[in-house]
Parts: sequence; structure tokens; C-alpha cells
Amino acid sequence: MSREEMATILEEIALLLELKDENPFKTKAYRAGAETVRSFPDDIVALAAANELKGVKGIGEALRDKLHEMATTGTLAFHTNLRAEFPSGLFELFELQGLGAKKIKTLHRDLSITSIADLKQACIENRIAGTPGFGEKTQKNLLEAITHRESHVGIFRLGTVAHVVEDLLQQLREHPDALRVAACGSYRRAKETVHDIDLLVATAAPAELTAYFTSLHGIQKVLAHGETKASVILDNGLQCDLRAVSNTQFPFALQYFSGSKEHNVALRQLALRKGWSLNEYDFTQVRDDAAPLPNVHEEKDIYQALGLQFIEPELRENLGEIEAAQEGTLPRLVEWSNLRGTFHNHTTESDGKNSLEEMAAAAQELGLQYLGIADHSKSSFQARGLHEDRLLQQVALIRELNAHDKNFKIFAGSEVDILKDGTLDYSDDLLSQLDYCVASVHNLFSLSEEDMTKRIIRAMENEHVTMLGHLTGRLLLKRESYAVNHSKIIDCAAETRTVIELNCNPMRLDMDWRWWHRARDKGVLCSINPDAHATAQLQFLHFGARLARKGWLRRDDVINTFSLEKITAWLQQPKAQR
DNA sequence: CTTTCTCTAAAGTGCACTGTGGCCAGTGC
Repeated sequence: MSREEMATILEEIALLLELKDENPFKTKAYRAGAETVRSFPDDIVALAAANELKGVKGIGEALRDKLHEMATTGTLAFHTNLRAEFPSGLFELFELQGLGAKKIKTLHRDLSITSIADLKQACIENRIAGTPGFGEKTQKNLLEAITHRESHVGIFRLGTVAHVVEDLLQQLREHPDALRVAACGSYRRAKETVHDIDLLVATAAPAELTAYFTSLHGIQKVLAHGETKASVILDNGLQCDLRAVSNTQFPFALQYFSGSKEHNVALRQLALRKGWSLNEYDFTQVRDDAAPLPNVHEEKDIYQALGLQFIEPELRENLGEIEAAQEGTLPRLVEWSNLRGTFHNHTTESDGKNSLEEMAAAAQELGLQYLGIADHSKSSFQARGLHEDRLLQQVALIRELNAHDKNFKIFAGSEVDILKDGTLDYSDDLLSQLDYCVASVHNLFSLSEEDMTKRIIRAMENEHVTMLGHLTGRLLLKRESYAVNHSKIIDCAAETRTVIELNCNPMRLDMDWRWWHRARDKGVLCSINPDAHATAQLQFLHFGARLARKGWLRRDDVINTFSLEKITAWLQQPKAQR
């Protein structure tokens, strides 16, 4: 049994105990146990099997025994028995906004509802309103939550698919007949969410490659399997297509299947003007007076033949990139390797999983020169936000650690809550003692657009606010953005010299890439921040770089490409002069 | 269920919002 499986079972037990109305602290202990298992810095499965978990914080006698049972037998009787008490469909009900254990229990007990499908039917038949604890409004809200969820079935976050895709690519590359391998489609264009994955392989033996592909590990179902194309559903429900083409067709197929559709339509029109037709396999002459066909070995040759600069995949949305490529004015996009540090990260002081020292070590290992620590402020109770004295202690510790290391620097900051009226959770005096500050909204999401915009603008006007955190608060495929006027925020950021964060936690990717081009043109600077709550999450910076590219950002538009010397001096300047 | 200012029993993030049902309960951050 894997570490992840053990953690998932503990989490499931927590849900089941909630349904049984157990002591809330008991359920919390199981959830905490799941987290401990996930982030344990050693081989916890082996330790559990050997019964050597005594003394691990958060794992007491009961969890120790259960982990031992799972690690040795592969199952847990306690869990199996508990599961048998409830229908399995109940679990999906937890995914609906507004439903928790208590209400699910009532729905199950009073209305025999055991799945989302049941619930939907009951809402439509008006059977929910009138049940104790449920009224007209709740029924309407539930129906909306179900609709919202349905419209997102089959959509996946970039962060969810990235490692699956990279794994499939690696397996394909290992096949001796695979000459070139690539992922295309919206994944290659770095869309924040994707519907499916398009893989491409150049080979002289297409049938062997498609057969190999359909037999790979992690495939739930084969939808179609032909000579040059195969479609499968992966274990996580994601559809994945493979196309096998010849080596000469490869650049055309790569270009074609990378899209976007709109970008390709515009490209084909350009080709027609030269007398060529462009499809997924080659150029062909369609007029007698056509120019001679170009030699194409790589994707960039296609763009060159059409009189264009090479257009990076992230930009291919037909949002001005073709015109810019004709004029030769495409930006040189920022790259992951340009990043020297990052600013919005948490530690165990608030809701992070790793200590200050561990986070700093991980950042160094990643090749960064500096790391900004921005734990939550006191109003974020749920995240164990820091009161003034704890923040000052943290600052002192950071100063002390910095004194020992000349090659790496920790910046002392805070993710300070923007309160309802736009004032901040700490005094100006305290904020002035920090190296920088990220200001974020964490509550009262239902304010009107006008009030929310005013609230955020007031915060940006504070001279101590270096940057604005996750502008819209969205959680991709889970929670809508709160209402906020992007244009006004961008204008204000330009005026007040407030940096806007590109929060690159794959759940957020906020501010949205569609706004960055405009912000950049107004002179707004970007900070790519992983919002890391654990050392491994510093890797989210990879997604950040890709989304920044998608937003047309160059190296100099992103402050965490600045060297340690430059960023140190930059932070010390008064905000108005940055 | 775990931890501890412990040795057997108590304490364990706390507030705001929504909607329902009569001044509270459930959910979410």
C-alpha cells in the first residue's frame, strides 16, 4: 500500500466519522494524520510496517496501529466496516458547495438520497424544500451547485495533468521506434485548464506505437485504437489521444494539433495568400503562381515560410500574436530559468507544512538566491495567522539566519489581510519593519464589485503594500472569482507602483493570463509566487513561468527575475520610485 | 484521536455569513 493510499483512507475515515456525528476532534485527528503521512520526510510505509512510528507528532496509539495494519495487510478492517455503513455515492455529495456532513446525513436519513443524481432529481421534484434545515433558497443553491459541477466534468487543471503527461511522454520516448515525441493542444499552450491531452509521435512504425500506447500503465479504458491514432481514458478520467505521423509530417502535425483553432485559421489564411494550403501533414500548392514550397524540418520553419517570427505555443490564441510576428515585435518571453527568487510562501508559523529553515533549504536546492516568507496575518484565524509579537519573532529569526549565509537571503514579509474597508490587518509601523508585504483578500467574498474594487484599491494605496496577492480569489473548477474590476485595479497598480502577483498555485493561477498583456503595457510589474505551503510546492514556479509567458511577460516585467543585489536595492526604494 | 502546564482528565483556531425557523445550525475560510 502506497503512502498516498494510506492518506486517502485516513481522510475517508474522517468524512465517515463526520457522517456519524463523531467528536469533531477525532475527525480532525484523522485529517491531520493524513497530512502527516503525505508530508512525512521518510519512508513512512516501511516505518509503519516495521511498527516504528512511536514518537511521530500527530500519530498517536490508535493511528499508529491502523497505519501498521494498512502497511502490513493492505487493508484496514475499521475502514472497511465503516464504509459498509454508508452508500459510496454519498462521498461525491461533499464536493458540492454548501453541503457538509450534517446536511448530507439529513438528506440520506430523511430522503434516502445517496448520490448527486438522486439529489438533483429531488431538487427538481421540489422535495428538498421543507425538509428540516432545508428551504426554498437552499434547494435553489444546491441545484446551482450541481449545474456548476456538471459543466466542469471532464475539465482538469494544468497542475493536475502535468505529471501525468510528462510520465506518458517519458514512456513513449522509451519506445525504440519513437523518433520525436511531444504533447500538443491546450496543455502545450499552457491553458489553466484542459479538456484532453493530445500526444504526438514521429515514427516509421505507427501501428506499433499506437498498440504500445494503449497498453501503457495508468489507462482505464481504450476508446479507439487504429493504425495512426488511439484514444484512451486515463485512470483519473482524462481523455488522451495519440497520433503517430512520419518524421517529415511531424512539424506540421505539432503545429496543427497545438492550436488554438483560431490561431491555425489565421495561419492557413496567410498560407493561402502565398498560394499554399496548410494542413496537419504538409504544405501543398493550390495555385499555379504559388511560390515554391519551403523546406520544413521543424515547427519554426513553418512560421518562417509564412513570413512570421516564431510564435511560442503559449501565445497562440489569435490575440495579436500573428500581427506582432509579422511586424517582428513579439516579446522575448520570460523563462523559468530566469527566476532568482519568490515572495509569497508560508511556514509552520501559520498554515504551512514546513519550517522556515526547511523552506529556505528547499529554495536553495531549487537554485534560487532568495525566498520571501509571507505567513498569514492575525485575522486569518483559520490559518493560524500571526499576531504582532509572533511576526516580530519571525522577523528576528530571519535576520539571524541571514547573518550566517551571504549567498542566500530570506526576505521577511507578511501576507496581510485586506480588511472589509480596505485597511490592513497590521499597523503601518509594524509593516514598515518588514522587507515587503503581500496584501490579500481572504473573507467577505460576496461584496459588490464596486465595494470589492474600492477595498482593494485602498489597500494598494498603502505605501507598505509591495504587491497584491491572488487578485480574484478564484479556485479553478471549484470556486468562482469574487467580483472585482480588473481594469481599475490594473490602473491603480500602475499609478501606485504596486506589483500584482501571478499566484502560480495550480488551483489559482490568479491574476488570469488574459489580463497580463494589458497590465504590462501600463507598466505594472509581476511577481510569480507559488503560495507554497510545503517545500515541494515551490515547484509551482514552473507553472508560473508558463502562465507569465502566456500573458506576454518578458524577463524585466517579473520582479523575481531580479538578482539578489537588484531586488534588495529595489525593495529599499520608496514605492513611488520603483 | 492526540497532546499535555499529565499521570486521568481536560482542551483542542474563531469568526462571519447564509438561511431557516423562531433567536440557532451549518458551512467555509
